[in-house]
Amino acid sequence: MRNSLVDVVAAALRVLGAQGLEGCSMRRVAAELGVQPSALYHHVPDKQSLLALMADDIVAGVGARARKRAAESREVPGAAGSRPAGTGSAVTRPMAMGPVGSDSAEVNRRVARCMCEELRSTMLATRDGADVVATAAAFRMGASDLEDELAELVGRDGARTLLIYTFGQAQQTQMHRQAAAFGALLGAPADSSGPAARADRPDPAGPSPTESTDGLDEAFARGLDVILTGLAA
Amino acid sequence: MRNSLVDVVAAALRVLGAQGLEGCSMRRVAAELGVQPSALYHHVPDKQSLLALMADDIVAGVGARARKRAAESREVPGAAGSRPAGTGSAVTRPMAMGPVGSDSAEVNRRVARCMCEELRSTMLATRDGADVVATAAAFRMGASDLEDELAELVGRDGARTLLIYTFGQAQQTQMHRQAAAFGALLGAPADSSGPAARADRPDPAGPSPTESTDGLDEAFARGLDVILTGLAA
DNA sequence: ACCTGAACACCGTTCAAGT
DNA sequence: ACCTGAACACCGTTCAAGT
Repeated sequence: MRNSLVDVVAAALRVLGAQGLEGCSMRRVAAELGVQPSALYHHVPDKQSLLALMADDIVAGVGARARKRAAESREVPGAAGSRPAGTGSAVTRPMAMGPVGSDSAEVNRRVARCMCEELRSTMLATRDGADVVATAAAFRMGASDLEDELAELVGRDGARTLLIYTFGQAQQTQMHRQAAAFGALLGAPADSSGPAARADRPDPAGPSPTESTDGLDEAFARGLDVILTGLAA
Repeated sequence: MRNSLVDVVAAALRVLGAQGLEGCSMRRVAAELGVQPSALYHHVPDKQSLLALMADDIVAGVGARARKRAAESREVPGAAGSRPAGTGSAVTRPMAMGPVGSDSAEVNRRVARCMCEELRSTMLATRDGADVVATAAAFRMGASDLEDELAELVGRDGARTLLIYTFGQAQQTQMHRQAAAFGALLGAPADSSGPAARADRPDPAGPSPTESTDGLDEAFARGLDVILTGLAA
């Protein structure tokens, strides 16, 4: 056997990283594999299915990483047990041991926050990742593992609201940064938050388009706060 | 002169309604106008620009309708002045005259709620409208009239959060309903909220895919509530 | 100003046929 | 099981040329 499904998905992810979603055609994925385009249809029924598999791959491990991060941040304040990130329901009722006055619902919201942050930064880490994941996720909204995990923490409505916001904000961030990167290639200022003061800024090897002075990370944090505050009421 | 830009946009919207976003190609729009594809490039630089113009057309009037609706709903409780929907800043500081205990911030949040509801139902009213508008809007996030109006009511962060949620939830609703409609054509149940009880439901001329038993409208209302509650804190 | 005709460089998908 | 070769029915966009 020459290629398996995982080879196809891996090749597709390589093309995505190199050419972006627009350049991620079936023909290019086939070329990456050194194979005729028609060969792909032995592994996958159509392009949409391939994109869904790519999305699954991109998003894999978000839950586990978020749980770990949440557990670590809980060690800092005052709790005792280190507790290696359990396999699932261990997190359903995490011990209420944060600062004084925190109940289990508040802890759950903190974990939910970690999951959204981890999801967003994971999507942002691969080129056009937010688009790929959001489209595939929207297709089976109400049937994803991540939504179920979030639902146990903040309820169904909370989970849906958080996910919709996280996907949308990530898509926006990625689109904005790719536009900025494109503009930077042309030597254009691309920012212009005000119609004044734009003279000689040499742009001395400024931050990469993946990690930003655009304030979108902070804006995401504030939006998350709004939603989590609303859920606490 | 044979066709103007508005003719092109109108034709494109007709094709969108008839064939959906997928079928809305430059070639089909040209055919709708009885013209060669290349002729379109005299009115529009590329397809993306045409889609942006279509989005503007779809979303036009949302602000005015929302203001009118908000004014009407304010008459019911106890306020006096009918005040025909002003042209702009008249709504910036609406009189605080709702039920007892309401301040101007609460009234502003109510108006913001109307705007999001109006925006959503407007997008849902045209085939694939949510996709068209959301994509175009994401492109100039931070530069749309609607965002500015919302920002005056609930602040910049509130406006962005509300818009991202409204776009995303509308896209999801529209995708879900189109899938349901497609499934219905095949005679499939398409719902299956649980793995039990699915015997003989004759589906007696059920609601159109535009107006729904799927609970997505109510889910939107609840998500909006969460965000607005968070903004009130 | 508005349009035609023809072309360029692509798409996703299908299908008989090979090994 | 995995792949080739060839085709089908499309795309968005460009460009000289017409009126």
